[in-house]
Amino acid sequence: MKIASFNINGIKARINALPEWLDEAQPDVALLQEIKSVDEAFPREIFEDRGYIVETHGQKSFNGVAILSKLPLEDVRRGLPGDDSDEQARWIEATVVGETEALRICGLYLPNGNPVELDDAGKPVEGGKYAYKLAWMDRLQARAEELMSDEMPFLMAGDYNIIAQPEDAARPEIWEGDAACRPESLAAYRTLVNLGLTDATLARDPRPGQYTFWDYQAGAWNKNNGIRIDHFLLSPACADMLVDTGIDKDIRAREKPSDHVPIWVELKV
DNA sequence: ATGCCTAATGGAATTAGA
Repeated sequence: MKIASFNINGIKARINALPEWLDEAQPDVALLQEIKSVDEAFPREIFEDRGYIVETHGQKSFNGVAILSKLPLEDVRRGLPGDDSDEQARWIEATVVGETEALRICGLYLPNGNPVELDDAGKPVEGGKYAYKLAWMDRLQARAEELMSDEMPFLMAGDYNIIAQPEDAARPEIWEGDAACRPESLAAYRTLVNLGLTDATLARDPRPGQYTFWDYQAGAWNKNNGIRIDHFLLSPACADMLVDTGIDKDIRAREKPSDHVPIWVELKV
């Protein structure tokens, strides 16, 4: 089973590039982030015509996540638990039913968190974007702990907006102090991984320089000034199924690309 | 120079992204 994750940066803007990549890569499941669309406006037919089930969790203008699946989905849940007042559409999960086994798949768009606002004591300012990021990560931790205690293998994939190590940035010095790699962000990410999750990309290939994002500005792609912020985290049982991983970076050079590229895992399910 | 591009909204200039 091939499962991909792709921050498309707007479904309307990617209306050609996304189907083109799908036809080539042929993932069984694609987790999409930043669809930037309400559910009613999402162009489902384009994907249904290709044999995908379409489940969206959208909102107007920003954020929004979706699952495309050629395999049956059960128990679709929208929204990260833990804060009923949170309006932002950044989390969707479902059970994908394989031939022999079922797998819980979670698609996420973790808040960016910039600008980092701290008070005089160095605490994130309440109501600020950085505080929201850290609070969201606390809720992510809680959901991951719940999934860990269930017996079903699971994975959580998407745009984490976390640069987990200096090797994941072409120029780490640029990102010093950024919400993607501040100590609080990294501590929260480590706590999550330390539940026993496996970073699939690193597990298969620990070499530095495997980027998933290149800014539109200042010729970042041409200079290969990238960062790795899109991740697949696998539960122990899911990690046992890992066969292969990849980053489809070539599509970043095409017409009207997203600033992210797809990443994927092949699982023996 | 926290904004060198891009996207969404709404029909200009602002907000957001990372």
